[in-house]
Amino acid sequence: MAQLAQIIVDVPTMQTNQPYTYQVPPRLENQIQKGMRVIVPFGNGKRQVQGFVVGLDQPTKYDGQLKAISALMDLQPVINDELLKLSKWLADHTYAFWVSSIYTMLPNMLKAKTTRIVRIIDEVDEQTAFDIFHGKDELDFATVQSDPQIVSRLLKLQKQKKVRFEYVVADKAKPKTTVGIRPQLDFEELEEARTSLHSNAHAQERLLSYLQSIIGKTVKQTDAERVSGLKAATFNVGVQKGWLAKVPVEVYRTPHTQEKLPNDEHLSKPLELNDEQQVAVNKIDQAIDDSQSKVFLLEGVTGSGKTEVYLQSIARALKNHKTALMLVPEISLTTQIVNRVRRRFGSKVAVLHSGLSNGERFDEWRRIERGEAKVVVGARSAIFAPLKDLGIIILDEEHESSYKQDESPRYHAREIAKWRGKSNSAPVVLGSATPSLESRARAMKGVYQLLLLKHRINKRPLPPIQVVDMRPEIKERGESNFSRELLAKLTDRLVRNEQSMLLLNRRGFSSFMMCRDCGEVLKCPNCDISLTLHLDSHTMKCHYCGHEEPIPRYCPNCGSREIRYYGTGTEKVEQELNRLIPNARIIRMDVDTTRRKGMHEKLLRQFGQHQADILLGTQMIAKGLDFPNVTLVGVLNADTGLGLPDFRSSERTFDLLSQVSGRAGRADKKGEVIIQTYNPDHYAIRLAQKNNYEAFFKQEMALRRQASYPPYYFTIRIMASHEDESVAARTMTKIKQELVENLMPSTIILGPTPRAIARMKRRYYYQIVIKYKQDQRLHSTLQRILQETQSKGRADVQVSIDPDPQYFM
DNA sequence: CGCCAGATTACG
DNA sequence: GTAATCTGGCGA
Repeated sequence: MAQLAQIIVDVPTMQTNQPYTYQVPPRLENQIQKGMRVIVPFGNGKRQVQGFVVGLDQPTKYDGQLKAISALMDLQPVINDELLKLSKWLADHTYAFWVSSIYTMLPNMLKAKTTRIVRIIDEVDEQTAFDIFHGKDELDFATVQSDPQIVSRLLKLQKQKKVRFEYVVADKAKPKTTVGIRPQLDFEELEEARTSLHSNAHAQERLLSYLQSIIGKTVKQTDAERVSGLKAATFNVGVQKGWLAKVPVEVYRTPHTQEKLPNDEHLSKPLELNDEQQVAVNKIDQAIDDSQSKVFLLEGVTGSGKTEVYLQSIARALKNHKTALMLVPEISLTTQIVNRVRRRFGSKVAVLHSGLSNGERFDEWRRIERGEAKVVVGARSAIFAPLKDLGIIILDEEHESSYKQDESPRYHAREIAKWRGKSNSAPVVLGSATPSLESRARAMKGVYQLLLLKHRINKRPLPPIQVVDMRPEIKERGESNFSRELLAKLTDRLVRNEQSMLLLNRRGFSSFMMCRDCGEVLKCPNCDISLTLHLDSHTMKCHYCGHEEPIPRYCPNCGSREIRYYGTGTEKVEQELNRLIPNARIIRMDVDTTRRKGMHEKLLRQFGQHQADILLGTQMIAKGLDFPNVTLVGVLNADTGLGLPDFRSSERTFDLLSQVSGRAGRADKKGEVIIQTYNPDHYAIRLAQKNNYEAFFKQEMALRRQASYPPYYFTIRIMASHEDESVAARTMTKIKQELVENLMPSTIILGPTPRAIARMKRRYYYQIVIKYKQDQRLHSTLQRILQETQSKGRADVQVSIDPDPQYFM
């Protein structure tokens, strides 16, 4: 009885989203393992695809003819049992394909590239041979795929059996190698060679004694040259005489962050903890020692020393011969935090972030996978790092929405962290100055354990925050992004040779209406959510319930004509600033100026070296940056975020403002913060000004409860898109009907409504939002809806489900 | 009747 | 995702 293997093939569709059974040919029987990549035939033709072994020798109900695995792509599994199990769980919970889940856990290089080649197997007419094949007997199909005429000619030739389609599955995963030196003789033989040398062959003699010192080992030639002080030519003589061989040795593509760190005694050793930190560390250490998969919420204001708590907990895990995983938002993955971890734990640290090339990422991944790296610091996807025996998982800035992936599989790193914590019996630490309402609510219920750091380490008070009301400003001075207050302070800093940071809140770019006299934002009468301007239909629409009304000319609150849609760009602000303060040197940071790799770091370095007086940027400058010479932080438009049709808009505004105020006056100089707004009385702004998270939490929770939003309800978003708007709309109406028929009455179904950007990439988008507390049949109903809408190639409607959307736009 | 394009189905 | 198969419409 031949051995069987269950394979997930790399064909991401609903209908192939299940293991297929293959025979294992005898030659592969003692090599194959779960978690390896394989090449298998799939389909009627000669098609070959990559797949993953997800099971061996499981019984199959399939009684057709089984095909055999063509080849193994790996000598070792690329995905271990824990992650394989997680990939299945992830696929189920995010309504994603299993194979897509597996790929998100692996470096890109492990995704094989399949190429299709068209080969001539019989005489074809000269015209074709010349036009299409250019005189050769084969052709890469990808180069002609977009030309329907050529494609149909090729298909015709295929029917006549004059050409054949062939598949090549090419592994991209290639370790980088360099030249290595390996002795080919044993000690005595080398000694013998030495005695028979010419007496003035000093270099060769030195080479022989060097080789004697590395018997049985392979050394990189560059290292060998350095250690022995010999030249490359001498090694070549050694090869000719058969003393040594040159063999390839694998080297890691070390990311540029690996440069030598200044040796800072102070930072490489654990710092002394204050009482609150000590309590937190003790509690976490206890959980590490007892292998408890508890979740801690470490809530601490800016500068309260959360990072030191993380570092000492990591040290504890390492001491217990475990590993540690620390996630930080991509944007703050700049040198500061990473360097601190590397100073403390040295070469045990691997870093994973989006700035790595595929090769570098692959190599860091292999260092982790081989157990050479024990501590991993990285952004969202690092949560899948193949560390074994995790002792602790840390999510810094746990409230950050970048921990949620907004494409399939739509996972939240926080949920994955909890899964892996359970699976490894390891504690999870969620850290933040402004925890997400979800996490904080769980801490209040005792699901998480709350650890509070109330005091700043340096005992320095947070900088004073001044809120400037922009409404009278605009009335008296006309359109401007700068209040007199802010201008005066900026000029003052220039005189004192200190630096300033200006933040332009880009979220909610120009799509909502606000009154410049009273700050009123046009809201939906049913949902209490801002209406979105749709220029195509010249109406204001609610994304949640579909309510629609004409664009107002007068403010419905105060009757003013000064009602406008709102929004501005960094470039425009920079121009205005140049005009207002001509001698200020400005660095602008936004998507445009930081698109090129390394520009982000470069601009920050320049600012750090005081090559500019003002750093002007979007959200990206708000996080984790410490510039001792910055004494003024200005937020140009605190309330744009508030206009968004999103129940989390207040929370995000509060987070952002809190974050920003921590940026001023970090060192000895006193800092201050100015917040410009049209809504000076909004609770998110008022409470951020007072640094009062507690009050914000209470007030926001009350609103969420009243409107049935998280954390009181869970949300799910269903999206459907089609080239034809009516098809998308009709599909959604049908889905809605099915939901109403199957879900519990307590479950709230909103929509379908067109999305804010109703048409994207020539497709129309509609969405339904579901709010529920618990609903037994929800998961199976959604699963069935996906099956029905995707299986029957239903006229190209694309339906996707987000189990925990962070944005509703 | 045969051919073609578009829809449908199956992939182990 | 791809390719073979099915279906129905239309021209010969």
